[in-house]
Amino acid sequence: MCALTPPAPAGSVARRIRQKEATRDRILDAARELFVENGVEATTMRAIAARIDYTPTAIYHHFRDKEALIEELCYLDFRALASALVQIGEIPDPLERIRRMGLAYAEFGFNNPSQYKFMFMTQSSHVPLEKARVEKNNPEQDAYGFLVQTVEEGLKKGLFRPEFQDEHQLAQLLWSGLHGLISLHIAKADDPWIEWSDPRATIKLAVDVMLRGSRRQGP
Amino acid sequence: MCALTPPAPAGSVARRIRQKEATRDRILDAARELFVENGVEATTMRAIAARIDYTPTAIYHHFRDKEALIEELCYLDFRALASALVQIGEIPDPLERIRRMGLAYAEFGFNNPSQYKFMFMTQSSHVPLEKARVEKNNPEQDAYGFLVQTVEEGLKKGLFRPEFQDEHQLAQLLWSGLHGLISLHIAKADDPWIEWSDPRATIKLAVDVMLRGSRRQGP
DNA sequence: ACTGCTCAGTTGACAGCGTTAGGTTAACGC
DNA sequence: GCGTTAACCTAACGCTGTCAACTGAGCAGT
Repeated sequence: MCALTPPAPAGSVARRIRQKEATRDRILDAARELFVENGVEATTMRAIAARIDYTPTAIYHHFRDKEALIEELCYLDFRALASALVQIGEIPDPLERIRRMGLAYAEFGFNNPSQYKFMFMTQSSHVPLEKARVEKNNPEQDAYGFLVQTVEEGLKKGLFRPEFQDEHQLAQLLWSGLHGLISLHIAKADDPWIEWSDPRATIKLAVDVMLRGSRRQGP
Repeated sequence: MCALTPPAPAGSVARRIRQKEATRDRILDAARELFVENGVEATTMRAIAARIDYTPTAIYHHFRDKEALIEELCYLDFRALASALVQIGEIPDPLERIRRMGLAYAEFGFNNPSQYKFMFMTQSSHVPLEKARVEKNNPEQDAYGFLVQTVEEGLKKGLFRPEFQDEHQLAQLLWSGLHGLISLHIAKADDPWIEWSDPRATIKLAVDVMLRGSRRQGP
């Protein structure tokens, strides 16, 4: 099979496919840039198309609609986040692993505010965002599942206080503690009403506070 | 001065003003209903006008634009939140007061998801949301200021661990811990990806976790 | 070499959006 | 009555996301 079709069997048809994927990627790149620059809502299909010298309708040959385009970018970002987290998966102590995951997660949020916003700060509308694409419980793709697994490991080892029984509940508690800070900072960083402290310093404190408040005996 | 203009001096002009405010209130009511029903973005000026049998342009005699209309509703909700929180301001122990404030805050969020969303989950765009209307540091109007004051009181009494020095930082930490849970639940409650625990139970745990993790000696 | 098909991309349009210039009309002070 | 004010309407503007219909290049089969 391999031998029969050595390097480039269907030379021309393969090139057509490659070219189609190339323009698809150009659309994604342009959309990402504009989303980051101006926000998702303020970015129009016409603007995306203009940036790569196409007509707006050309985008519809690659994506069903604007939402599908956004979803594709989300999917890519979910994978990026998960693979960033899985890299620190080697640490044996679950608590320390959670601590490091928290810091990496926050770093991702602060460095990619636009992606973070449409990953976690907008309704996943009708179609559940991840269901279709990300493989659940595969740590390489499902960051939330990875956190739940780590929490579960800590629960089994008896590292947490007795009132914590459900790994999902504790995972959600830890996750949302960080999410609150990240999302508030993204949404309200420019608001002079609140005198924002350095968010990365606050994140470090928050991770420690939550771990100290949830683990069994406090040093 | 008062004597010269007894009960209703400009009887007719007063009625005109009253009528104008009445339609203004009808616009606000209709807008709030539609925002809650369908979300802010999906609600059009035309739909708001239709609900009270006006043309869309009539709204522009009462509000500069759609954003000003949203802002007005936000302002009203900020006051409602603050006055809900200030009612529990009598509790002498700052830590217990923070605990109760947290629960009341979360309750407000769960009960008013639509308002919560455009109070805390969207960019305050150009005009800083509260600056113009809410009186800073008046607990009746400024819920954040009220929290900062309470935290400051706790700091002065030495109730918190030594690494906490800045009342703003600690207030932001506590606030965002709850905000994360509330906002995630509002944005992603329908997402089957995550098996959500009962949010109110998780909130209770989260408040305790954060207080236990930040106060001086843990019982 | 001709025919016919596929399909990435374009043209031109649609309905709906927020918003506005200008007109109408009722109620006001004089 | 008269002129003024202002709440409300009519008609339109430019913009959006989206789509039906078309174009034209490159492919397969004969």
